[in-house]
Amino acid sequence: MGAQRSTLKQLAAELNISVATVSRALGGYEDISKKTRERVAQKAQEMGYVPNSAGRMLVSGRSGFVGLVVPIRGPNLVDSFLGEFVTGLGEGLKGHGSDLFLATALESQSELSVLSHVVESGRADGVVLNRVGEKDERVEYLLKRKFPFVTHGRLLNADYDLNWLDTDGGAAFAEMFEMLYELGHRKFGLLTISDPMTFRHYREAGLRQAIEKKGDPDVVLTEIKTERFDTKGMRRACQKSLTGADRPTAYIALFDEIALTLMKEAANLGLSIPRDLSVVGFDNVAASAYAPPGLTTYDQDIRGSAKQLTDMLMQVIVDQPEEPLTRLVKPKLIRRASHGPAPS
Amino acid sequence: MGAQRSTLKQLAAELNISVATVSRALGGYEDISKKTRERVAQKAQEMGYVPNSAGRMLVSGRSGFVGLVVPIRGPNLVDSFLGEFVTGLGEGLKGHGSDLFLATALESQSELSVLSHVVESGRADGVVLNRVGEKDERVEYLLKRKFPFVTHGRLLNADYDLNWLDTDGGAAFAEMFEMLYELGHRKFGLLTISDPMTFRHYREAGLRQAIEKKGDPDVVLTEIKTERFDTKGMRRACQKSLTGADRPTAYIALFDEIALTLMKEAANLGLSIPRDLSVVGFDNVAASAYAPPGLTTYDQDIRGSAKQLTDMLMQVIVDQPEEPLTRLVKPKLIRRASHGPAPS
DNA sequence: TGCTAAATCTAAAACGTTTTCGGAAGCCCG
DNA sequence: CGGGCTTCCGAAAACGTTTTAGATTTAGCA
Repeated sequence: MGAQRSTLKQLAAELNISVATVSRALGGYEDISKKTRERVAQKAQEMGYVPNSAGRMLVSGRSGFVGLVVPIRGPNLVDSFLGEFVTGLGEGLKGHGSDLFLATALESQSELSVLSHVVESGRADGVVLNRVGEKDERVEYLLKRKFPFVTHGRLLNADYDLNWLDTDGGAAFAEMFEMLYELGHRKFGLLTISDPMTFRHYREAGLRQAIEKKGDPDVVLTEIKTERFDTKGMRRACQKSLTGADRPTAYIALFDEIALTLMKEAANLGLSIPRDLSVVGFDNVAASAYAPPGLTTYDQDIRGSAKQLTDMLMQVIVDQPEEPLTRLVKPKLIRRASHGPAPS
Repeated sequence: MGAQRSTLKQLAAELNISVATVSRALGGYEDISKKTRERVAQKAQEMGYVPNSAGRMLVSGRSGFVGLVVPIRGPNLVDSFLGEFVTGLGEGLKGHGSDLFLATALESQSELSVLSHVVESGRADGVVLNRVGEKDERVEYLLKRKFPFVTHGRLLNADYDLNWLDTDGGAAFAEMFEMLYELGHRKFGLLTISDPMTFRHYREAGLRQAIEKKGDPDVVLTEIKTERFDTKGMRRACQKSLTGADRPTAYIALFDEIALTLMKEAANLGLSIPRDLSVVGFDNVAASAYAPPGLTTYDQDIRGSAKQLTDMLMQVIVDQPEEPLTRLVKPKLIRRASHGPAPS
C-alpha cells in the first residue's frame, strides 16, 4: 500500500510544536504568529502534506463529495449525455472545492436503494438527480430525509418546493411548430415514447399548446409512440408511419435518436428530406450533424447546465435558502437541412 | 442539514449492549452469540443504520473509492467515450463494493497535481488512468508512490512492470490494410494526429509493419497529420489531400472523427464513397453509423474494458500480485459501406 | 462443589482532524 | 513590582468506526 502519507502528528513532531498549532497554522488562523504559520507552511510543502479526508470528514461532518446516481442503461449509449453531464458537474464542483462521486445502480437494484445508501453513509453532502420521472420516489425520499439535492428537469405538478434546472423544451417544441407551420406544413407527426419522463410531458405540452393557440382546423397531429429502448419497435413504427395512407409532411421527434431513425427509414424508402418531408429533433447529438441532410434540432448545453446545477446545489448545501432555486434555460435552435417547405 | 443519521452508539444504547458488541455483531463475528447477532441486525434494519464511511475509512485506511482523473477537454465531446467508460467502471466496481470518484482537472491545472491530491488525501484506494502518453508523468508518480493503479492503454517502451489493458489497435490496423490491399488499393493515406498518445504509436506501427511485411513496392503511404482538437486544420488537411495530385484511393483514419471529417469533405467535393475512394476508421462512434454511406470501423468495447479494468485494479489493491496484469483485447471489425474495390 | 475451558461480551485505544478552552509568556502601565 | 492586557501556543475532547486484549459469564467435568 505504498509509501507513508504524512500526517499532522508527523508534521508537529518535525517542528516541535503541537498538532493543534499545526492545524491552526495551516488553517491560517490569526492567533498563530505569522512566523510560525510560515514555518509550518514551508514544512508542509516540503513533506508533501495533504490533509487526510477521512479525518476531516469525521469532525466536520462534510464529505466534500456530491453524489450522482447513474443507472446502468441499455446496451450502448447513443449520445454523449453522461460524459457531458459529469464533465460539467466536475468542472462546477471543482470551483467549490468538492468532488464528484458516482454511484452506479445496476439493473437489478432500484435507484432508490443506491441513493439511500449514499445518503445514509454520509459519503455525500448533496446529490444531483437527473432523468426525473413524473412521480419520482427518489425525490420523495430526499425531501423526507431533508437532504440537499437539485434535479436536472422539473417534476410535473410540483406541490413541493424543489430546486431544479430544466431546459425549456415546451418553448422549443412550440417554436418548431411555428417554424414548420410557416413553411406550409399542416400534417404533423409526433415521434415520442411511452416512458413517464417529465421532459416528454413538457415538450409535448408545448407543442399541443402552440397548435391550440394557432387555432387552425387544418392542422392535424398524429402521435407515433414506442418504448424507449426498443430500437426495432421504433424502426417499425417509423416505417409504418412513412408508408401510411396520409403521411405527415413534418415530423417532430421527442429527441434526435428517433428523428435519426426516421431519417434512415425514409432514405430506405426512397423518400427525400426535406423535399418529401421535414424532420426536426431535439438534443443535437453528434450524429445529427453527420446524418444526411443534417438534422435540424435544438441544442441544450448539457455541460453548462450541469455546471449551473453544481452552483445551485452548493448554495443549497451551505445556506439552505428559503426560496427554491429554479432555472429554465432556453435551448438553441440548430438549423440544418432536414426541414423545408411542405410538399405541394 | 437533515434528519439524524443513526450511529453505532445509538444502536448500542437502544440495545443496552456495548458499541463493540454491536460492531462485531454486524460484522458477523462468531464470538457474538447468534441470538445477539440477530437482535442487533433486526434493530439496525429498523433504525436504518448505515455505517458512516468516514469513521470506517479512518480506521481501515481504505476509502472504498477508486479514482478517475478526468481532464476537461475541448468544447464538446464528439463521442460517448467518457460516458461508456465511467459506466463500465461503475458497473465493475459495484461488484467489488467500491465506488467511483471522479476528480476533474481543469484546463489550468496539471492532471498530475489533481492526481496527487487524490492519492495523498487518501480518498481513493487505487486509480484508473486513461489516455496515457508516451512519457507519462502520472505513471512515474504513481510508481514511485507505490500506489495501486491500472492504465487503459499501454505505455511505449515499458521498462517498468505495469498493469494495463489495451485494445489491440496494431492488429486492427494491419487487418485494415490487408483488407484494403485485397480490394486492390495501393495508394494509402494515413489520417493521424501529432499528439504523443501511445495508442497512435501502436496503431501506426501495426499498419507500417503490415505494409513492410507485404513487401509490395507499389504500396505507398502518405501521412496527413493534424493537431488533435484543431477541427479546422483537420478539414483543411482533408481537402488538400483529396484534391491533391495523386490522391490515395484508401484512407485509414486514426479514429472515426477524422474519418468522418474526410467523408464530409469528400462529399462536398463531389467524390463518391466507396466508388472513388475508401475510408476506414476506428472507435465506432455513434455518428459513424449515420454518416453516409456508413463508416467501416472497429469497435472497442469501452464499457467491457472498463469493467475488466476494475477487476484488475481490485486485484492489485488487495493482493498486490507479483506478475503484472496485462490484457490485450481484440477490437471488432464493423463492416459498413465506406470501403470497396479500388477505382481502376 | 470446585476447577478449567469455552463462550460471550466490553473497555480502551487507535485512525487524523478540528475546535474549545485555558495557560504561559511578554508587554504596558501605574 | 504587580496587575491586567495581548499574543501565542497546547491539552484534550470530539467525530464514528474497528480491533485488540482482557473481563465476565456459562458450561463441562471430575
